[in-house]
Amino acid sequence: MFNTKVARSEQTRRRIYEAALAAFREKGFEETTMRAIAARAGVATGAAYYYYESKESIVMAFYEEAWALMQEGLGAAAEPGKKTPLEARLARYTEVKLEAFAPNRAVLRALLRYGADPASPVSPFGRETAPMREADMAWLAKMVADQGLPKDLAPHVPAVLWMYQMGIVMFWLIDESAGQERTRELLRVSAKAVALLLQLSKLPLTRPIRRTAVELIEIVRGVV
Amino acid sequence: MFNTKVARSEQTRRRIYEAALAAFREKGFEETTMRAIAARAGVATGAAYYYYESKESIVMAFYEEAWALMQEGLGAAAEPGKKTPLEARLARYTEVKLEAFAPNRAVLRALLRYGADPASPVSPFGRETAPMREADMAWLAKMVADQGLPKDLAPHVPAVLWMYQMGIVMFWLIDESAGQERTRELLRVSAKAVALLLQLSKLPLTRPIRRTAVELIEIVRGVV
DNA sequence: AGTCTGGGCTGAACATGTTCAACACTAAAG
DNA sequence: CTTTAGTGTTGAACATGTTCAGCCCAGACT
Repeated sequence: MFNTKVARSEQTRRRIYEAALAAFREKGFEETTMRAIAARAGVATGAAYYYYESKESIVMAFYEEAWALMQEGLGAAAEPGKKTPLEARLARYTEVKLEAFAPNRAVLRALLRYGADPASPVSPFGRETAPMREADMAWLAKMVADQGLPKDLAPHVPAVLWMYQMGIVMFWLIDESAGQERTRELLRVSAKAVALLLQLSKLPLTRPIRRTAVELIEIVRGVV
Repeated sequence: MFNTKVARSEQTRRRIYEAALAAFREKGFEETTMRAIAARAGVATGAAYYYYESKESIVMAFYEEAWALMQEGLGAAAEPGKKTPLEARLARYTEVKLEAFAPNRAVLRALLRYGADPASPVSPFGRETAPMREADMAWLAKMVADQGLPKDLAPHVPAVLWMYQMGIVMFWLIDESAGQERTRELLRVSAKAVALLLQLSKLPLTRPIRRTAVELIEIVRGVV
């Protein structure tokens, strides 16, 4: 039957995935070999490559799974009714991500390696991750939809906020303070600052500086 | 004689270095093997490891050499007499770096791989690169010494400017526009913006927002 | 039932960064 | 001149990510 075959295959894929994540958590990404992962999953080395392109792509699979699971939380954070101030929504949005990633923080650090190179398939800026990035930006657009932002800035705000929250996540990955306390602090202060800046951008007085900001954003978005 | 021995050793090191850089430029970092480098230098594979810890560390050696050679240029850019506005000094300072790196831009991209992880020996944020970072910050401190910046912000300004120029360099590394035209544009606009912000920071009116900025800077500097 | 087919899986082979025990050679000491 | 010591050099061996030619077998087809 077609079904049992697919089911069996999916079961093997899952066994490899779970074995890999467990090993990564126990020994770290670098220290875990593909042979060890395969052995732990009870398959030959090659089987891991039948299901995953590379060692990094297993981490990527976790990233995608975690990302899918957090969608509900992200939606709730982005649109919690008009009562919640923007600052709180933004902070909450980023917190949802950190909470979802937390159990495998050390594992995700592996992605940091290639994170800076947009050509890499596992870069948050790369083409392969575009769907997730765009969905993220759609949430963020919803988050600021009711803010009455100026016409020239508005189209860029989701991308800017996306970069903001990605920056926080990266900071969190390298933050070695106890319980990543520093990141929480940064999130609290920076979310307030970003929200404030967005409010200020609505004042007619700030138009000249807003023009420069938009210009900078457009240059950066043209490359990244 | 002691001298000839050292000289011969240094000659071998240099041969390996030149062979590696030439190969990197021709075929790229990833595509060049240590065996190819050694062969090109006319030595056995192991010899390369006698002189360099790893493949990346050869790139690091180039980085350090280029950095040493650009010191004069950096000093001139940082302190060109009171006539040159801060904006121009900052842009020139960063340009000096880009010009020095330019012939091996593709080679330096290899450092981007580990650039995000401060634990890596080849990270611009790591302990191994601290001397260069601090010398850089000394130039930048000199650059703004005559600007009369507010007491609370002043101690952080060199570090902020260092991050600024490092950001431009990284942007330049991933910038695929023709001749990295985008980076030039970004440098022009952003240097003006940074200089403007520093001037604005002197206005008593901006004290509250400056407090927030300082708070953010202190959190980030505590981790990075 | 026998045969065929294609996805799932195997494990040896490969490429390459890196290590290391052994060797070579130079220069100082005896 | 011989011995000694230590730097410089070798190349095989190792570890590990990745590839690949082929085997296995469930299920479709005759």
